[in-house]
Amino acid sequence: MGMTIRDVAEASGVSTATVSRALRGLPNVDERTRARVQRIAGELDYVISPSASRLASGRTGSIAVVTPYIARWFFSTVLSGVEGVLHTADMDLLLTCIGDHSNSRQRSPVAPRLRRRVDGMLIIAVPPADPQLQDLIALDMPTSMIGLTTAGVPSVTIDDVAAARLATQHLINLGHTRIGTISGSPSQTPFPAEFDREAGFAQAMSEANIQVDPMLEAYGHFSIEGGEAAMTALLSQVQPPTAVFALSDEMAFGALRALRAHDLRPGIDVSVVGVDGHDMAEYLGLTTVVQPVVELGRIAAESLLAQMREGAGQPESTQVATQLVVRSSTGPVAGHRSVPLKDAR
Amino acid sequence: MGMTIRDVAEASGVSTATVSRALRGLPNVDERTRARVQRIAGELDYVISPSASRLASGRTGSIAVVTPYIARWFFSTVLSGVEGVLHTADMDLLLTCIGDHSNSRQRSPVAPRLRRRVDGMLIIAVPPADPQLQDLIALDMPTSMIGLTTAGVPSVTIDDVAAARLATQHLINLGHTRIGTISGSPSQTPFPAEFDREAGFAQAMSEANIQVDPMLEAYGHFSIEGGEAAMTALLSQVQPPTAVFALSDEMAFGALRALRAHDLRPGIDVSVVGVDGHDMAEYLGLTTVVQPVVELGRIAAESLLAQMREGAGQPESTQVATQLVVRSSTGPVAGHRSVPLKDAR
DNA sequence: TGGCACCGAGGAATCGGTTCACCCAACGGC
DNA sequence: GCCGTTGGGTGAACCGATTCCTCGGTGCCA
Repeated sequence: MGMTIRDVAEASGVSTATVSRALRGLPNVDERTRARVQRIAGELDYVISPSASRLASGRTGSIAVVTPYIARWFFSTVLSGVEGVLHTADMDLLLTCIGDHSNSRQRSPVAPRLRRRVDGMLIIAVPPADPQLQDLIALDMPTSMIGLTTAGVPSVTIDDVAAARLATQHLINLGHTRIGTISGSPSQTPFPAEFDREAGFAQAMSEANIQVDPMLEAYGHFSIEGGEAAMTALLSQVQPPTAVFALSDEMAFGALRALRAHDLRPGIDVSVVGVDGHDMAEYLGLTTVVQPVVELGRIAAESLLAQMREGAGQPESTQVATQLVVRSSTGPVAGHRSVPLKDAR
Repeated sequence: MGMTIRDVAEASGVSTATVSRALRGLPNVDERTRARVQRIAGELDYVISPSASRLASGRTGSIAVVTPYIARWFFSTVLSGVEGVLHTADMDLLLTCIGDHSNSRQRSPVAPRLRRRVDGMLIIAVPPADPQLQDLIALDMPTSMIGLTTAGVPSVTIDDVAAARLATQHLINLGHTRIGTISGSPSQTPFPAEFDREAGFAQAMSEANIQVDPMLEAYGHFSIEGGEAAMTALLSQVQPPTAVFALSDEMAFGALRALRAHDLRPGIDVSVVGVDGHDMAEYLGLTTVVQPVVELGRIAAESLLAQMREGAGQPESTQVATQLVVRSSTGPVAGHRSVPLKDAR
């Protein structure tokens, strides 16, 4: 059944060492010999045994992807970018879900499971406060992070401060001054980018000399339902906002729904802008700052592979450009002429 | 650096054979000895080398998940169910994307990459006509399929015929008789469930003695845009349908959008029903037949593990129940009193 | 023409567990 | 008191590559 390298060696009249070299494209093999070995290996339907190869070489040829969620849009989209790169690089992709904080105690911790098992890992947007994160970093293997930065570990992200500024400035340019925000939650483990996006908002506001009204801060817990509740709360204010900046598209979706429930028209009665570039944003007409999510995964994977090839030369981090995409959910404040200048980018 | 089983053996004064048995919970080890070995292994921070273990035992302890898409809702959701089970079973999950037909030639074929590398595989809704599918099955290893059936291979699906009937009957009960369909495409590689869902629709119609009007069949290619175009085409008919059955939720989303563009109200002017139970269906108020997608993955994974444990005993296939969830996108035909009888299930 | 570098190739140690065949001591039954 | 059984444990032969070291031969340069 299982052909071994020895069978191939005997059949081609060379040693196993030569077969190994020939099949892996290493030098010091006559091209005629190589061709013959390859042909015979093919005829014998020989496939190399990864286990043996790994044991002997010490390399596993696989990369772990660690993520808090699998089915959520951002994560699965990043994952698809990663998979493409690893596939062409002929690397195995070991998928591990770290689980979110709440149910993580039922799950066995992932760090120990990864030791001696993979050559490197990609960590997708794990909340910085997750206790498992430290254990992962302590494994001290080639790593690249996505949507998350940690000192000393290369990462690929967007400039979240800039993205939030872009979104906010867009609202300001449309003449809005009473601008509400829907962010995660004051107490809970923050989403990695939460802090930066809040900072970007604050920057844009202060640059435009607009006072931030603490009454216009609502918490949406990065979910549709949360966003809806937050927007509902904002609308019940004595002086409701004319525009809202949601820290994520999903919360913005919830906000749109709340508007509809109140018979308010997005982009006319109240403007809503998000950040992310969620798949459904176009469908829902949501103005948002899109980040190239597939690209994020792709770049991180490439960078990890490079890091593994060239040794831990440069732990450099990459920031990818974002883009404001204006749709129907934002519009000029009532009685204002829009000044569509700074929107481009 | 790397502790080996030998180090542990010496430190605990037993043989490597005993350490191996002790650490893996095998019998024929004194409980006191086992405890000591475990303690010492812990102190030495010993982790077993999977490569060596695999080579020696012949088992890889990993399962491949083969899927045509990663980022699409159905696939990533199934995947999350699968991951949960494999995680608790302490199995490695090797993710491989087969790619869809169009760009699959750029990707290296997946079947050869899986040989000798995994103990079993899970195949998610690969189109039956995909040429790679045969190669995968030919690998002849423990396999379980999700959303796809093939003779001789255990699978987990919903009853697509019944699901489509459920959806169609719902429309019929609401008094609709001019019912359009949005299906995939007549020529292209069909989505696995496409045929069955069409059959279910036809059944329900003939059971109700309603003639199917071939003019009311449109093709939406299982995408939002496709669904939108299809609905637009249907609306341009001389006698447009009063209700539409979309073979997937995503196409139904597109249909809803087309309605909005024509200033028609879903559920009032035109009813739309889908199948899938997509995440966004609730948000969009889409009536749909939901399938428990996470559960699908979970069951398939469990069944695969059982199959591997008990040998290829029974290649039994499972069908999971679906449920009609009525929302605002469907309503009685103008001038009809609804008869909400057969809707329950 | 002698020496040297290099190419193609083989031998064999090694990677780190698993498991089979065996062994010894203690124990129970008759 | 003897023998068969059983529980705990050992030794060593694998598993199937990789890779270091060695070696003969050839071509090139001095």
